[in-house]
Amino acid sequence: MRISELSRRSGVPNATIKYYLREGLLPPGRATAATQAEYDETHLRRLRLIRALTGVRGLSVAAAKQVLDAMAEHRGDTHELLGIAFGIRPAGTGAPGTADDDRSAEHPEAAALVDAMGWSVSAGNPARQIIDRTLQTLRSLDIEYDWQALLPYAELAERTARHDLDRIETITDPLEKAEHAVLLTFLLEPALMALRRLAQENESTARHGGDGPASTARPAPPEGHGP
Amino acid sequence: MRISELSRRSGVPNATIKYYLREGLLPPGRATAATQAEYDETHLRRLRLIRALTGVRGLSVAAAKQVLDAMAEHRGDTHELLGIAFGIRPAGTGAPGTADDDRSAEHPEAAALVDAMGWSVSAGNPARQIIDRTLQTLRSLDIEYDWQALLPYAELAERTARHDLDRIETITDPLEKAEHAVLLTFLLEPALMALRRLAQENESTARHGGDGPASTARPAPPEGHGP
DNA sequence: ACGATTGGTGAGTGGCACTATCCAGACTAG
DNA sequence: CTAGTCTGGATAGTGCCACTCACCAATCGT
Repeated sequence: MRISELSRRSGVPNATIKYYLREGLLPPGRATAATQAEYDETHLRRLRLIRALTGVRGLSVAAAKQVLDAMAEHRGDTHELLGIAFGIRPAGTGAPGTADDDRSAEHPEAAALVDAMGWSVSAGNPARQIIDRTLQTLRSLDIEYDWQALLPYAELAERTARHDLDRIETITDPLEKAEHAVLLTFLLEPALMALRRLAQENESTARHGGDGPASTARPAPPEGHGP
Repeated sequence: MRISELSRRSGVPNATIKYYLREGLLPPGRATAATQAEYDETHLRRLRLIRALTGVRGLSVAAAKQVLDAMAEHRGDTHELLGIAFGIRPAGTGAPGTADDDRSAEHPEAAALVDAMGWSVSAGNPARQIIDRTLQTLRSLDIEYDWQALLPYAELAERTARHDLDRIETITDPLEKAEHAVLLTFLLEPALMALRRLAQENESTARHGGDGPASTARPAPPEGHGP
């Protein structure tokens, strides 16, 4: 398969494929001549993976590369692969001014939460930082919130994780298993948040507004900033 | 309070505050003279809100403006406010090439899920689109996944939403209530995903790897693309 | 033989979130 | 009253990202 067919079959423009090749997201094709290379189904699949991670999930191209590289390098090692994948941060997350990149910084609230839940997680997991920073931010906005308020959510997260792992364990092939683990972890995130919003609207309607919800009569559809 | 004090107290650079003023994220101060204006605590608070939404949550400046505007316009109308806020999409979410902006497009899988859960949510809720697109993407990657696989998550989302609403209902002042509703919905999202990851690592360790988790011995801390 | 296509490269584009510079007017210390 | 600093407002510039375009010699299809 040559580049044009790859483009046609994936829906990704020719020039963009070349860009991904340059950035190392897509491995080069098997060169058959000085100006000719052959691509195969693995390239097509990888292209779809890239678009899924950057499109649905909103990862930056660089972050997607890291996930993909980790997947390629640690095929079959589900546990370690997930550990690596957790280290990748989505695009635009994290205040640019706040240089709090120290991995081993103390995150006391996350630690207390982890302890209270009886969880066994590494001190380096960046999720700890996210939790502490979120709590700090909420309190800076005069909202009373501490790690104990997160306990019910942690319990629900635990069940969510059990579902995740249950599903992954149905896969026997270790290579496939590792890949699915990462994809389900990452790609499901927007969907889970979407579910929460649907449930919130439902709950809000049930409790408060018996009349029609606002969303149907919304004036104009606002945009994030995308095309 | 003049602009410099606003800057000092918020930690946001002078020039950035001017930028926010230009973009309409921050309302102009009360002009006392041709080249002098007075800012107050509400400006400071709004500035903190902006940084929370763009920093912790990763919203684009334009999206943050929409949330803030909705909050200012619908103070006290929690239900409608949430409906509006749901329409805002985070930065970088959504494939740039895929022009699927039609609000009322059919999202059959989300509809089936909503139906199965017995939820009452508007057809215009953009969460529907996210769900359908996620499922389509997963299947395009040869992962068997349909709305029924999301049912357990939907149930957990329902409980999450109940926690959310429970908390919000403890607030009596309707103005404060609406604001907290939006903030907890938005700012908590990264933390909830972080909890899921912590729970996943814990569950993965418990089931699979009794040895040390990968995250502690990770070679280099990868970056999204941030600071 | 020859026009179309290919892989590769370098340069350009547009959007975003700032950041820097400038300016006339205003306040402040001496 | 003056010198120096600060202010709000405007314009232009910066850096980064994710592409996108243009070009080239080599190669392919006919």
